[in-house]
Amino acid sequence: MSGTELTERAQLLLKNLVEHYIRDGQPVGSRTLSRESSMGLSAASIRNVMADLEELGLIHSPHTSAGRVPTVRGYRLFVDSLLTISPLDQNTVTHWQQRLHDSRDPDMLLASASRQLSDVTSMAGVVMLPRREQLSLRQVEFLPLSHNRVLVILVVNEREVQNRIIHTQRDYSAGELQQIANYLNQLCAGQDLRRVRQSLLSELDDTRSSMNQLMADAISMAQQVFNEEQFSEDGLLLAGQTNLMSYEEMGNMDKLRKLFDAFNRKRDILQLLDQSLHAEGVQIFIGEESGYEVLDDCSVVTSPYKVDGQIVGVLGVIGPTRMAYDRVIPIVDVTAQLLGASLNQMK
Amino acid sequence: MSGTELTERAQLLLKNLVEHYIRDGQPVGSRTLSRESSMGLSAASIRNVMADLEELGLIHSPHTSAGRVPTVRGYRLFVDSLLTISPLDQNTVTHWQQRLHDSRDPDMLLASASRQLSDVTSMAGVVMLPRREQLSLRQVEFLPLSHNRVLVILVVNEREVQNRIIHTQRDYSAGELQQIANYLNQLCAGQDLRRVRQSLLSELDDTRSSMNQLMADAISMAQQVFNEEQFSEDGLLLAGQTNLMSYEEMGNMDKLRKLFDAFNRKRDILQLLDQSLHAEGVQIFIGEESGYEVLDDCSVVTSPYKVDGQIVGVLGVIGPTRMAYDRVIPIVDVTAQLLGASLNQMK
DNA sequence: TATTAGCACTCTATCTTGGTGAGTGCTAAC
DNA sequence: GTTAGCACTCACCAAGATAGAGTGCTAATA
Repeated sequence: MSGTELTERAQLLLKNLVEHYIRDGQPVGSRTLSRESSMGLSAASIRNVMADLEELGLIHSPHTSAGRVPTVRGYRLFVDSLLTISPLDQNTVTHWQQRLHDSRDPDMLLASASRQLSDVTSMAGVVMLPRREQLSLRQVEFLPLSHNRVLVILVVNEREVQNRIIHTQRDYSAGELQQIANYLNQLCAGQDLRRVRQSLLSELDDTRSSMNQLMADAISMAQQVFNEEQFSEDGLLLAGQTNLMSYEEMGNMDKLRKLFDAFNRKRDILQLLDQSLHAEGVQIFIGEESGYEVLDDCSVVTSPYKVDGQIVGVLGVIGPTRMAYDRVIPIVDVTAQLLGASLNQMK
Repeated sequence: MSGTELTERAQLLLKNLVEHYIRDGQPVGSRTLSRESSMGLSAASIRNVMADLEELGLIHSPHTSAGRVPTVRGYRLFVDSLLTISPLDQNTVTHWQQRLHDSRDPDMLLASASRQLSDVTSMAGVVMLPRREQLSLRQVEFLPLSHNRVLVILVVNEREVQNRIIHTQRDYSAGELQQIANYLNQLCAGQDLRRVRQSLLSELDDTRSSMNQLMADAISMAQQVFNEEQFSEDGLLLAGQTNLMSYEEMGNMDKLRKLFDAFNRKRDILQLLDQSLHAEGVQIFIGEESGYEVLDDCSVVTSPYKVDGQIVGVLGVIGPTRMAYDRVIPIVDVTAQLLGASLNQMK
């Protein structure tokens, strides 16, 4: 063993060991590996190599006589340079495509994708919703409510609807609100949300000088409506969380609870996915790599998905560190592509 | 022991036993009860009474020498006629009221109620949304989309908005849709959904003879929109499910998973709550009584809540059979009242 | 007659013990 | 460089042994 370089043989051995461990979930001993790895090495030789791997922190023994288990670094090396990806059966892929394509609207489509990820992998599926910034405003409607409150209905991106209630200085009549809506629609329709905010700002200067009170009111209402924060609401779809309960490595109720709490909070998960938002292709976070304590025993496999060649969101899968990466990676990969394609067609 | 009648003393004993068990979670022995129950009876006498209670199926021994545990029937008797309800501290009640009242809109209010139930009881909180039937239609808007699809926006009950996409025979212009909307608003605005459907039916006859194609289209669209099924979507708010993971009685991962799956499906839970929809006051389902296998180890405490003196929904709490009924019952009770009051004020 | 003390008994939980098997590191032989 | 051999370690399991909690029954008691 010379320095930090890894011989061909050591790599092959690690590969075998990790594959074996992923299959069985049991620490892998030298004997088993000698018998079942078809490397034509005796158990003793394998033990020597294992000692090297252990010294490099790639594998580790739970206790003195228990075989070896990959460490996070071991998984990392495995995933980065040893993994052989199993190709996907074309039939199943078209079947998935079909299923996604049955969705009526984008919301349902995203939910389907999430569910499908979880169904196919038997882990938790996760889809970050398309960034709101990329959505273009189609129409605004105002409806008067009692007590200085106005219901605002926003139609974005052809078919998504959001609504919120804003509080105004005084009551407005239906007619006034209609005027305001017309004005704003004329001003902003068809623009994406970033441009909408810009338009509002520049328009503010113009109206301020023209002294048209109603228009000024309109601007201030719109600013309330398009306020950055409100658009950054959860925006995360989860499915199949309960799948995770079937893995023994999730047997610790305390950790499991913390994990589920994180799922409900969504914030941490969302932040993690955010990191993949500007990555090209599949990304993998193994165990502690994610930086979130609740995910210490999990791996997360993500991929961004595109609309119009532009990355708009991220999807992925969360499961135990010991997962079949060779299967999961292509699944996440093609699901991202299929989702992007379907979203494109729906536009 | 005479027949199925229970002596005063036996009842008192059962009460003590259940209270004790609820506190400690350990099977209660005659010795402990003699020491700590202040009934002034020796262990031996208590054993005699216990034998009677066991024969009546009110308590039961997990094994020969393990003390007694209440059966479902035992809990039932306890809850029905032995329970002494701890009164609620007025301060905390007003505090809860405050918290609920901070909600901006009804959706948020209902979510708060659910969360509050779970926070206060450390169990799962559940709120069935107000029945859609009770909501009155305020306004309908149509927006044309591409490909024979129309986006429908429904404003009900002053501030709730629903939207759906319907598929039409042909494309309609914005003007046509405006006409249709005006017509429907005139016809239906202010009515509750049941009446809306009636109006549509009777109007159908009138227009059929008048041969106005656009109005006929309007009716058929509206029937698509007000189609019964679509309104009966999930309509259930859950909170604090993960609280349940902290009880040892939920240690069985398999059962726990089934329970969480039921939470996600929502259907079973909703059906159960439905049973309380026409009950007056707090209702309790202990263990198997609910009739749903996943809830075998749980008890469900529910109460309907009212708007305008009219029951519109049900809320409650789901937790282990061994829960502090004396505390939970008043909590569910007043939360229902507070929620009703807040909803009333928001109308 | 109702209550209670006493006693033999039962059953679980826990600890100990020893055996087994899987796996290891090291060394010497190939 | 590879491998067979060997002593050693450690988790796992089953089989007693023990202690503690609780029971049912009976006979004595108030």
